[in-house]
Amino acid sequence: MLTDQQLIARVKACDLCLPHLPDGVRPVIQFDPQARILIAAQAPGRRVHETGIPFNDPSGDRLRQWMGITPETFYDPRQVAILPMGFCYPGTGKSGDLPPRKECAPQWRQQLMDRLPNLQLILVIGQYAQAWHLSEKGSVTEIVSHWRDYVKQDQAPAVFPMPHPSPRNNIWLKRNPWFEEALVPELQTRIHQVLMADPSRG
DNA sequence: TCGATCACACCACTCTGTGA
DNA sequence: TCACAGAGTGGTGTGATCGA
Repeated sequence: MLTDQQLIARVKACDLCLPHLPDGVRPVIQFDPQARILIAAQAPGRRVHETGIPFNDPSGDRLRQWMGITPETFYDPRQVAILPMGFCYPGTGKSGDLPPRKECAPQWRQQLMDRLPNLQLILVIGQYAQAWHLSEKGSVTEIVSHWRDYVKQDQAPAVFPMPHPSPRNNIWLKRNPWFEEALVPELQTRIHQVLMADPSRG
């Protein structure tokens, strides 16, 4: 049985997808077993790959705005774990970034999820994360529009299906104004509750 | 300094292959 | 032949870059 540190070390040393990654391997995750909020994202972008800091881009700015938290809280692994579906930057295809590598989730995801016993909130971002976490095959719009079905008061962790916060995704947000009008305020309320309930604060 | 152009990074739709 | 899954492509607004 690996310790948490050993598992993280193995993840960070993983080169499973090396033959398929034009920019090489660089797993970018944020993980601590104490984390109460999980961000299940898609895959790192180019800038994140270069810096090694998750959501260190305009997508991250918007995500933090949606969550209503500061960068300090966002990058505190004891509060927030960040596990994309693919840990490394997959490179670009003919139209935007390639999807996360398939090898990553089966190899690592469940092992890491099993070591997050304190999770109270999961943000499931993008279609690949939604397929894995929610076992749903509908479109992002379809799944996110039923967010109330996943966010149940009496169930922990509460799950918020969300679109990707990339500025390039403004089209979706424009077409679906209910997301920022209804889901985001509820998300902020839940996050506030989770953080205020943290015994390590204060 | 301002306008034009291009790259970016997603979502959604369409096409193609495979299996029943 | 039909249904499903996966791959490929198109559409989109913003921001960065470059030239006038």
